[in-house]
Amino acid sequence: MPITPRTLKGFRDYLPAAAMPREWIVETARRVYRSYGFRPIDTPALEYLEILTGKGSDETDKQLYRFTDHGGRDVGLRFDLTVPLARFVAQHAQEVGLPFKRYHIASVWRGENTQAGRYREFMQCDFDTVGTTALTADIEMVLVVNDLLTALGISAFTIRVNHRAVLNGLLEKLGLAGKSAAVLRALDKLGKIGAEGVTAEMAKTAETTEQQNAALLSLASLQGDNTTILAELKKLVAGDETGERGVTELHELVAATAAAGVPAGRVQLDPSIARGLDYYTGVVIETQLDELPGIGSVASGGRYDNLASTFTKQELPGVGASLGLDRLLAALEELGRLPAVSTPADALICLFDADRRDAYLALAAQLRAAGTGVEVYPEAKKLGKQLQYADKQGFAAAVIIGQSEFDAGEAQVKHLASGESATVAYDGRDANAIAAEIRRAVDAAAVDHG
RNA sequence: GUGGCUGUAGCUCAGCUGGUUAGAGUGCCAGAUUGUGAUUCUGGAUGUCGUGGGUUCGAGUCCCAUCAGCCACCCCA
Repeated sequence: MPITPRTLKGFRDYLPAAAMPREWIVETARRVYRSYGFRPIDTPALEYLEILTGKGSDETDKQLYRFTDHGGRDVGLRFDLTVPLARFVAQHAQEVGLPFKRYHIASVWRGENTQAGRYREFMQCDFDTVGTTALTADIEMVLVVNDLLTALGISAFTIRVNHRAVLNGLLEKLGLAGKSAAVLRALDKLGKIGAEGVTAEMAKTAETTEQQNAALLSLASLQGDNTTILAELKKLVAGDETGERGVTELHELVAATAAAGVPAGRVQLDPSIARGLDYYTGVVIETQLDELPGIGSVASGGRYDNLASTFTKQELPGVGASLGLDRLLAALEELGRLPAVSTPADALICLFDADRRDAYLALAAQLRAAGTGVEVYPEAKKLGKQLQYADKQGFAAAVIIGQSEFDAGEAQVKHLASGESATVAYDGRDANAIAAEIRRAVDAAAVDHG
């Protein structure tokens, strides 16, 4: 009796058509991160349970995949890349040096309930700068997000920025400093449940008074251009040192990103952005696609004061963000913005004559050396079958060389999209003419796909 | 974790109040003088009706459980 092939809830297979755009995004993220000097690291998927639970809330504890390994150790699968980073830095700060800029693209696991775009195994693309409190790093975080989405071919997006110090400053003034987590979590839902919903939740979870609610909502509902919001924020937190510091930093960040060339309007102050996570202490950002606001933030992050307090006495402040790969992928697909890639190679070399196999493989080597990815059909099936395969796999071109071509010292390059064939010279050694013709087919196909 | 909706050929779905050998489109396979695909024509195969129990003379159709997907809450990427 065969075993039914199936996958666990929240875990997925990626077929080539899905894996290719995914890799494209990952490669783009990698390229952008590296262009800022972020360095790659990797850490084990499995950690000692105490590493993962040390800092986590009850919520993350519940979502944790945990078990006892064969040696009787309590272990768990990482549920984000931040905790492993904290452990990593506490363990290796001496070796890597500070400030430490790293990126980490890897899978994480959370045993929570699934939904569209929410899985139990998903990939995070984090980048962080650890070991400095300088606002430069916060500014850079915004620049990286801007560059990354731009590199992915997206132009209509808004990076919403807020500052925890501004929120905390107001909370201090209102005497709610001890209830910040509950209040912020409620405020974060403003866009979703509205002012009344937020009021109700705050009253319930943080026992806020009417005056407190009114003050908090007046802050979170602030709208307008950055200059207007900064002026209003300044008034609201006046007299509170924490809040004033936050406003100053927001002011500097807005100016700096503009100076660095981020288009006007793309960085938008939004006092309602709180981010539910407790550990944020400074700048927080969320990134919204203007054409698809409903999908939520596709890149989020912020500043934290002390990354690794559970692992070391050394204070390790930092700032970083994470790209929501799966969410972004879903969004790009919905917007029809995914590049139409279906095979990583550009052309298929038809294996016309089984006796000439080595000649075809030699041609493939020559084309690869010329920078053209090619696949050689493995067996001498009917030409029609081979072309059918080439078409189905989405190759831009098929290279056909049979007896008559070999005799004439030429090759046929068929453009699969148009059906037209070009005959180019090929003496068995110099494949540059073929490579050039394949390139033409690839370019033509790219134009077709917009 | 709580509540709701859904689950029929590879894919998208039809199958009225339970009744004989479960259908369509698309895809797939084969062929239309054996060196040219995707369009056309002809022919063909395909389903333990998610899985396991139960009710019934009889269940794709009703009940329960389970697995998986979707939606809301929660939380977040």
